[in-house]
Amino acid sequence: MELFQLRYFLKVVEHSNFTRAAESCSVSQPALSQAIQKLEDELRQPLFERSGRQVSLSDAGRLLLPKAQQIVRLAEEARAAITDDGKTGCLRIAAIPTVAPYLVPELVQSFSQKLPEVRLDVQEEVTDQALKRCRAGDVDVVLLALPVTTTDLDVEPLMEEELSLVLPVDHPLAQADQIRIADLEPYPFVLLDEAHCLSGDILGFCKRNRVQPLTTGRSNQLITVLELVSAGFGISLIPNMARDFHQSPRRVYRSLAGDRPTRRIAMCSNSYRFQSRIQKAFLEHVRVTLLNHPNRNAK
Amino acid sequence: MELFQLRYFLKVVEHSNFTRAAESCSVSQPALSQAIQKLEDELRQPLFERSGRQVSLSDAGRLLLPKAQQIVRLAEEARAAITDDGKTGCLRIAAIPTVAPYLVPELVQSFSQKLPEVRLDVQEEVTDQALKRCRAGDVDVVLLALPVTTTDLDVEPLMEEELSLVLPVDHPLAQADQIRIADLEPYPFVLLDEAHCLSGDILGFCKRNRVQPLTTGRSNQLITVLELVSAGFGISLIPNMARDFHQSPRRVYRSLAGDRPTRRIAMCSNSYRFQSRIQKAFLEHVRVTLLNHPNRNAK
DNA sequence: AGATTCGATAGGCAACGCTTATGGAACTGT
DNA sequence: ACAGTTCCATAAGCGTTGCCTATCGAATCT
Repeated sequence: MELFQLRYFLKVVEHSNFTRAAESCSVSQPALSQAIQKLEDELRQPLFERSGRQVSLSDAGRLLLPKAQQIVRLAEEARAAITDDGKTGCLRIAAIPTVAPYLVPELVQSFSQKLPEVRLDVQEEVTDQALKRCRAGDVDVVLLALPVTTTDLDVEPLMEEELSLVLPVDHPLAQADQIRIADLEPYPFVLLDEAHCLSGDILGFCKRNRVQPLTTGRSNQLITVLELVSAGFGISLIPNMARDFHQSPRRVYRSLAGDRPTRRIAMCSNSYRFQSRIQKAFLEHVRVTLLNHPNRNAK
Repeated sequence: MELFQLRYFLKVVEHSNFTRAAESCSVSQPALSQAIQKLEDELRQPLFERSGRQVSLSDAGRLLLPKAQQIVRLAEEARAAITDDGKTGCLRIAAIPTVAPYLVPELVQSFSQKLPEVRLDVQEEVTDQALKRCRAGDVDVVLLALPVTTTDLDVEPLMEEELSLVLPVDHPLAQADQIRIADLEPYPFVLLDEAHCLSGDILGFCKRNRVQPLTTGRSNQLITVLELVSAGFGISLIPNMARDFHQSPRRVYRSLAGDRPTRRIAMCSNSYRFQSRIQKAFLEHVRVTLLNHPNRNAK
């Protein structure tokens, strides 16, 4: 029994699929199959039941699973604790797409100046994916928008920012004195795909204000939303941090009067796992940076 | 980082010596050195401080030690738990030399009849060695004589047996009506080496009875003691289970009158470690067998 | 039924762990 | 003080084994 076999085993359990487990381990599928087979030979019992295309844990596999998790995790932690000099190493950051381009580059850049030898891996993922990876230990820190419902991760709210209304420059409301959410009911909205929490935030805000918005378009990127708005295709609400990045004479941004829509940005990390000094330094760096962020309403 | 490296690491820590660690791992010394080096490369720090011939743990090594112990142990337990079918496997038994030849063959034989597929490894070791190996998990069950001072092992007393006086057939006391311990004071004793607890038992018994025995010879084996006694070289006290095995017309065995010397046989196992069904079966087998042992005075 | 997915198998290659032989430094003993 | 011993590191060759690509065959999907 060797650690790499247990690592492979865990990935197969995770994916219920040899092929994808192999990908995830960065080895070919036969290599992984062989490793599992050797492990099964050594234990003299199958770890998985291969019925057709279905892969599920056998009794022996179920017995091994918690032990393997513990072993692999301990090994990771041991290495992390020993190699942790606070200066060199790797930090894996995930951020949701509506946050990543507006916050992460600045954070990464300024952090790199402090600790230039740290390798930073940044990846953009929607909330669910990012949290999953954080739980699995594939990612150290996640930047996202609240709410998140998770008990096994540390969630630290960082700032609250307004969502501004964006209108084509020639929109009837563009010059209005005050715009209230109720005034928007006649106008169709352009939103992000459902996978993005921002769409949910916006629809939630509307619902709370008894407004039933029409949705006329969905896209993957905020910039597309904005350009669709500019083209007169609809209106939208977008985070202020994005507004500052996407100025254009073809559209105008307005704060709503009355109850303003906001979203809360938070930082997530796995406090059950070993946290390197680098990770702690980054968490603190995010805190102090976002405390002074221009769009920070409140904590 | 792989399990075999951690296993090697632990052996080096245990022996503070690469060469002996390598022996203990059944690999050549360079192979072990190389494995440790690779581990050190991966962790980017030395695990040992090699100052001259001295090998001691470095800071990083000290950090790794508890984790490595835990990891390797968990892995062993996982394998043991999974492969444990209650019928096949291996059981490692240690017994002290003054018990081994008289109890173990019978126990092993009868146990093998019950569970013929179990491979039994028997080794003879003095108390300290045996307990050390039991603690280290190199041995599953130890048969020995009390007292033992250990907190981290399970000690189960099994039987108490008398030590009989052995005299050359022509000894002045051979025909005495009663022999008391005090009567022995003039006669020199032949004893086992100090490493054997039996010598201590005998000397302790003498001391408790205010008798100061002379020691005239020391040997490694009970049979040598007996033959020396037969040759008129001295007298001795030997366990009854041995007496029954070594009858000879050249010597006589006598029970002492008054306070009889005894020793207590016990069984030791490591209850902090995973115990296989085979091990539990063996423990129970020993219990029921020795309950009916002819030399069993009391529990 | 054809297409697709997915795990197992086969064969070749490269890496790596193991071995023996040897080197060199630090103690040990006379 | 000097030979002997102990002990870890290094070197070089070998064999295992883990990994790869290619392919097969079975199960599922369309």
